[in-house]
Amino acid sequence: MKVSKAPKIATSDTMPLNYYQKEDQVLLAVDCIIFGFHKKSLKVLLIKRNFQPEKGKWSLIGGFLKRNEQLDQAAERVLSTLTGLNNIYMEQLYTYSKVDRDPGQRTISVAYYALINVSSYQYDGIHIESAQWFDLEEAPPLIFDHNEMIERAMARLRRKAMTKPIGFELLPEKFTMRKLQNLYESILNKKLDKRNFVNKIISLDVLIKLNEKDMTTSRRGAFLYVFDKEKYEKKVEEEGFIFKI
Amino acid sequence: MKVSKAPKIATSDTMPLNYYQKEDQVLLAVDCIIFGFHKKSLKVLLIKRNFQPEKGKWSLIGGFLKRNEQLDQAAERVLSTLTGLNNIYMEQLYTYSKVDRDPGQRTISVAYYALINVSSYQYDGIHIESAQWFDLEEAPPLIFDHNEMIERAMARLRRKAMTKPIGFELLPEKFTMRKLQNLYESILNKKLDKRNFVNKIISLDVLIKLNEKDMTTSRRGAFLYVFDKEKYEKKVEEEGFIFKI
DNA sequence: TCAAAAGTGTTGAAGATACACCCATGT
DNA sequence: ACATGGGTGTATCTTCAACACTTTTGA
Repeated sequence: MKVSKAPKIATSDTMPLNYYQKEDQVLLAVDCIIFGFHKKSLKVLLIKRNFQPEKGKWSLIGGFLKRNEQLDQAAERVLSTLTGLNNIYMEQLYTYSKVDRDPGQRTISVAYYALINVSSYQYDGIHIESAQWFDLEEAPPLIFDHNEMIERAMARLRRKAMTKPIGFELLPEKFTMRKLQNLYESILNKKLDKRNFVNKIISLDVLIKLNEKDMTTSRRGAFLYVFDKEKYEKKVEEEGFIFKI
Repeated sequence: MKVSKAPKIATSDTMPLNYYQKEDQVLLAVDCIIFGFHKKSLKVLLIKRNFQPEKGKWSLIGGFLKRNEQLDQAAERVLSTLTGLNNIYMEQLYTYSKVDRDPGQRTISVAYYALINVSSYQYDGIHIESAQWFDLEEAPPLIFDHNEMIERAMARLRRKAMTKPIGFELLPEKFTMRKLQNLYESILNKKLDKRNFVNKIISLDVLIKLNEKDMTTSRRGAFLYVFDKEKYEKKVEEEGFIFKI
């Protein structure tokens, strides 16, 4: 390593406004990894391209950033346009910029991931517009660097779900302990001990047990819970509580 | 929430190549948060703008993405141009896209953070080109959203240094236990117990103790250590070892 | 009456934390 | 001889992991 005087060019971003005119412009896209949870497994929503180029291949949903919006808005717009869903948990993931990643034109893509809670209706009904849910292990090869995006999103989801209660975004408002455990088993991709899981969750003290049972999966029925968001946030604020599973 | 058929526009990114021509283009910048460690405290390297707009204000170093490079390369170029340093640990942090973040022109900025180990020479010598090291708590107000970038970088560094041995990037090759502890105290922003720290570090078994002492900080001298990168990587590969401090 | 899922506690091991004194050396 | 930072071990507490049987009820 050596140290040298910095040439003038180092300060090019600090030039007066008109200087910017000389710089290269690029297309900025957003692509969304949409996670859902259905019947004990984590799913990702993909669409099939039915035109050239890459016709017939599967892809994440995406779109281009417009001049008057910021990336979060673009991602929400793209998601809402495809699925009709609003107020979805979304988070920026990573920006992909390989020079030839899109053979059409130099395009940089900012990946977002979204967690949505799919009702059975949505799960079956989503087939409109050649969109389809895939089990994560069974996702097909995708265009460009989209498989890489899913990999990174999955890694992020794993890490994040261990320390922040984002997992609940993937469940309906009321859920059984078993559902919650299934979800975490999907995210972590391993079996958990039922007793240890319940003990841990209960000791976190951020769930409310309802006087209501889900009778669809057993004769005996299983109690339903809801996540107590206010309680969680108060704990974080007052005691620096960290959600840790 | 409602579900509706997706309008045609949802698939705009999958159109044939010439379709892209209609989309808005933007400027893409990279900004680098450069961390260093000197005399028991974490520092960040800033430069002073000496021209309009925002003349006289402090700023991160940055530059624009060129047509034929990817973001990682742009970030390396920017860093190397200012500091003359190469082969530096860098990582993409986040992409900032508020519509008015840069009053000059619509600019999206991808922030990177870098960890460099500053020798005393570099620490004092860096004053060239109006660059200066700041203690993190004493960083001045910066242009645009640069303070926000530093906040996020700091949060990332904290998290990352707890689970990956990236902290070592901030130290010279040979270092004393005390230096390492000081570093972690800076990153975590709290005092650590000397005995517990040493016990933990030693039990990780990824340091090599040298037969060499640093005589600059005490009469007795303190043993020097080096990080054993190969051993660390072998452990990760063979036993799924996770660096955990 | 039985099949199928729900529910429930204890023990041992490992890891984290708290804590205080002697050592080596240059001045 | 003393001042300064270097170096070391143990006891307690908390957290995690392993583990199996009883309950409910519809068919």
